[in-house]
Amino acid sequence: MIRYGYACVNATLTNRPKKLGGRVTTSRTARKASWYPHNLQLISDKALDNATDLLTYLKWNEEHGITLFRVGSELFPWHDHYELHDLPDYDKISQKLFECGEYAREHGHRLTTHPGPFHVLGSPRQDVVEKSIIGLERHSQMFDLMGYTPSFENKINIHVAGAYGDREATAKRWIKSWQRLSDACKSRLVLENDDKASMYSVRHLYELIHREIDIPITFDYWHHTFCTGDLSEREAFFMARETWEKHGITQCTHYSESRRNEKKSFLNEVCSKHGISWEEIDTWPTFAKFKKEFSKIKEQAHADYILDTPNTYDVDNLDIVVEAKAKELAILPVLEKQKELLIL
DNA sequence: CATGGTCAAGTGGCA
DNA sequence: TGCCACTTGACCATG
Repeated sequence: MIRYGYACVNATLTNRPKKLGGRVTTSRTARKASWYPHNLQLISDKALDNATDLLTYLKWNEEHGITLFRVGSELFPWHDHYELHDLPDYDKISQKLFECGEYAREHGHRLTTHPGPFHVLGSPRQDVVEKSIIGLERHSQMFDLMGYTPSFENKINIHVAGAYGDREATAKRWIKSWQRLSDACKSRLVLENDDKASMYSVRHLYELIHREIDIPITFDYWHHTFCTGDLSEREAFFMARETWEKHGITQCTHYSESRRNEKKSFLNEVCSKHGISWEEIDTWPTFAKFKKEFSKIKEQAHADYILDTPNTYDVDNLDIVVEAKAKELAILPVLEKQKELLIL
């Protein structure tokens, strides 16, 4: 089965109008000044609401045939600033999260996470490493609370996130920090290829880290185009695939498309409607403004939607998390297409 | 109640 | 040097 999923936010539910039940989100947070350090109750309230809404998300996903979902990292706001069990409503929150886990298991959903770019196990700065370890452990604890046995099935996916001009030395530091993680966290942590040429391609991750400690590699199709490691997409895909298969876990990949291209096609369309060529555009102040905005978009930025689907190289079992700004709205058409094909 | 400026964390690349 | 991109917008003061 080729399975599509989305990340963290359900655009439909997040913006649900009040008369239809109001907003549903798992990423309520607070400004530091409004709680730190004495108002844990505020954080506890947010976490309980977030956990409650996570269950709503999972039920929505089930109703719409989506069984792959990335849980947001803000479920416990500021989670590296306290112990989870110090939250006043820890019991209620745990209970709710266990309910989420149970629901996901009963319905065959795969839940994953993707901690932010601030988790840098290879940093030369000790304080950065310490904070990273705490953050990763919190993600792992969240899965514990959901009642999951530690497994790469519930991947905690990060990047090496910094090479400091020396991939080998940084990889060694990364592994050293990794060894300090709990067994549960180690059994969940995986690495993803970077989107910069100077950083870690699938091949770099494989040779410098996977060979040493055997953790799976998430293949990101879009990132691969910026950092190939001299591998074709097919080669990188299958190199990463092996790292999952040897653990008996379904390979998980990420897919997204270029925001620049998306905006450019849109602008092109508008121009052609007005009979203006791309070259002429600068003589029209309004369009020139749009063009300028477009040119500021970084090459790596993700598009709102996807127009294509990734090459799955005829494998029959693959998970694909689509990273698109429109979230679940970007994959619903793909699921429709899959359904049609099944009927035919 | 809508809006826009602002907010925690690390790193790299670009104007 | 300061912005943007990466996992994710959401908070909150102001009008």
